[in-house]
Amino acid sequence: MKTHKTKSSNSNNAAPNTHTVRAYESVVAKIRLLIEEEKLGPGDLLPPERQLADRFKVSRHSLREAIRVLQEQGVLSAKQGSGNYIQAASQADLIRALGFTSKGSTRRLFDLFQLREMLEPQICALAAEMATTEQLNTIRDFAEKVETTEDFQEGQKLDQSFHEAIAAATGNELLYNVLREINKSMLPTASTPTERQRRDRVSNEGHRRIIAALEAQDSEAAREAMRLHISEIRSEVI
Amino acid sequence: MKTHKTKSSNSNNAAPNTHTVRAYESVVAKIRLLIEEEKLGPGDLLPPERQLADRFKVSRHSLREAIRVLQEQGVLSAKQGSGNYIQAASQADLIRALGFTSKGSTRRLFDLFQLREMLEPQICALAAEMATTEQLNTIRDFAEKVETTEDFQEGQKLDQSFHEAIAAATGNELLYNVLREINKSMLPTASTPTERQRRDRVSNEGHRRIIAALEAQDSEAAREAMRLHISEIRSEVI
DNA sequence: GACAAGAAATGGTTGTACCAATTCCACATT
DNA sequence: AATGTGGAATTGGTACAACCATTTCTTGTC
Repeated sequence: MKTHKTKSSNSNNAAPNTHTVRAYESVVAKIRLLIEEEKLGPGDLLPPERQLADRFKVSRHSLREAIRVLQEQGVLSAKQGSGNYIQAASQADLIRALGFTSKGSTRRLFDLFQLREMLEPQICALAAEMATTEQLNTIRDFAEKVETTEDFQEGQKLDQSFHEAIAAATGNELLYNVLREINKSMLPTASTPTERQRRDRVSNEGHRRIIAALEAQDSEAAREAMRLHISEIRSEVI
Repeated sequence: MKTHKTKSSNSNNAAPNTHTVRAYESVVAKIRLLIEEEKLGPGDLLPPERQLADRFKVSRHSLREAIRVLQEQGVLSAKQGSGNYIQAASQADLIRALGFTSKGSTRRLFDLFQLREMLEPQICALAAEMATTEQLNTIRDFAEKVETTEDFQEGQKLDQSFHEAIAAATGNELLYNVLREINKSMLPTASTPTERQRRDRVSNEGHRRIIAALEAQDSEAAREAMRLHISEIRSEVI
C-alpha cells in the first residue's frame, strides 16, 4: 500500500457524521465564551496558556490547537514571550450578524432585499473598474451555466456564485464575505414551474446586461444593470 | 496582577510586525504543495502524521497544528484511526482563489471604509424617508453629545451611536445589525491631539449637514451628506 | 468463503523538558 | 531622584516520548 492516494472506495461519508467532539473544539468555544464574559476587547490579552490549560483541564497541546484555530480565525494574535492578544472584532462577527433574524419570513426577506439593493449595485460598479479578464471569465462562466442548467436548485446555487464572483472581482474580501453570507440567508424559494421559467428568463436577461457593462468597464451602467436586476428579482420573489 | 484585560498601553504594534515564521506555518505551505504535486483530490488521504513530521523535520505537535489549520480552512478532514482526508474544494474556494492579497492592517481598514461608503449613504437616504420625529431626536441627541464630550474614547462611541441610530431609523433591523458590527470592527485609531481636534471639527460639520437633510426628509441630500462625511473621515483616518 | 479475534496502523491526548522572545525588577550609576 | 542595565521570571514555540481510542488489516478457525 502506497500510504496515500487511496480513494476511499465505498460507503465514504463525505459529510462528517456524528463527529466526536475533539478536545480543542470545546476549548475554542470556552475561550470565545471567556472573551465575551470578561468583556475582553481588542488589545487585551488572554491568560497564559499554561494557566488556561489548567483551568480547562486539558493539556497545553490541546489548548494550543485551540489557540491556533482562533488565531487562524482572526480572533487572537500570538506574540512569543508576551502573550495571546485579542484581535479587533473579526469580520466573522460582522458576518454572523447576517445569520440571525427572528422576524417573520417575509419581513426578513424584505430586509434582505433592501440590503442587497443597497449593496450589490455599488459592488457591481466597483467590479466594473477592478475586474481582471480572468475574473470576468469566471463571472461569464457562471452566467452561462445558469442558463444551461436544468436542475432548479443547482441553478440557484450557480446564480449565487455569479453574484459572489462579481463581489470577488472588487478585490475587497470583506465585500465578498458579506455577499456570501447574504446568499446563505436567501432561502430557496419554492415556486411553481411556470414561475420559475419566468424568473429564469428575467434573470438571464439581467445577467447579460450586467456582463456587458462589466466588459465595457462602464461602472455606471454596471450599477444600473445590477440595480434593475435585483429589483426585478425582488418583484418576482416577494 | 489581574492576568488579563491589560491594555497594552504604549507602543502597541497593531500590525503584526516582521513576524517570525512559525514552524506550523511553513508546514501548512508544504502540505498544500504536497497536495498539489501529488495531485491529491477529494477523498484521497494524506500520509500519516508521524511520517510527515519526520519528512518535514518537525515535531508531531507542530505538524498537527498545521493539520488543524488546514482542517479549519476546509482543506482536510481528520478521522481517528483512519487518516487525514482531502476535502472537496467548494466553488467558493475557486472564486476566492482569483483574488485577495495581503491582509495587512491598512488593507483591512480600507475594505471596511469601502463597505461603509457603499452602505451608509443609502441607509441615510432611506432614513430620511422613514425616520420618526422621535428617532430624529435620538439622532440629534447623539450628535450634540459628540460635540460636547471631551473624552476621546467616549466621543468615538457616541459617534458610532449616531451612525447606528440613523440605521435604526430605517426600520430595517438587519441594516442596524450590520452597521453595529461594522462599528465594532472599527479600531480605536490612536492619533495626536491636534489630529483629533481636526477630525472632530470635520466630523461635526458633517453631522450637522446630515441632520439637516434628515429633518428636511430630503433623501438625496441625506445620501450625499453621508457620502461626503464618510469620505472625509476616511481621508482623516487612512 | 465467512466470520471472528487479535494485531497493527493511525489520529487524539497528555506530560515533561527545554528553547526563544519578552517583560519585570532590583540594583548600580549618574 | 532619574535613568540605565543586567539578570531573573514570565510566556509562547518546539521537541520527544508515551499512552489512549478508533479504525483497518491480518490471521486463524469453522
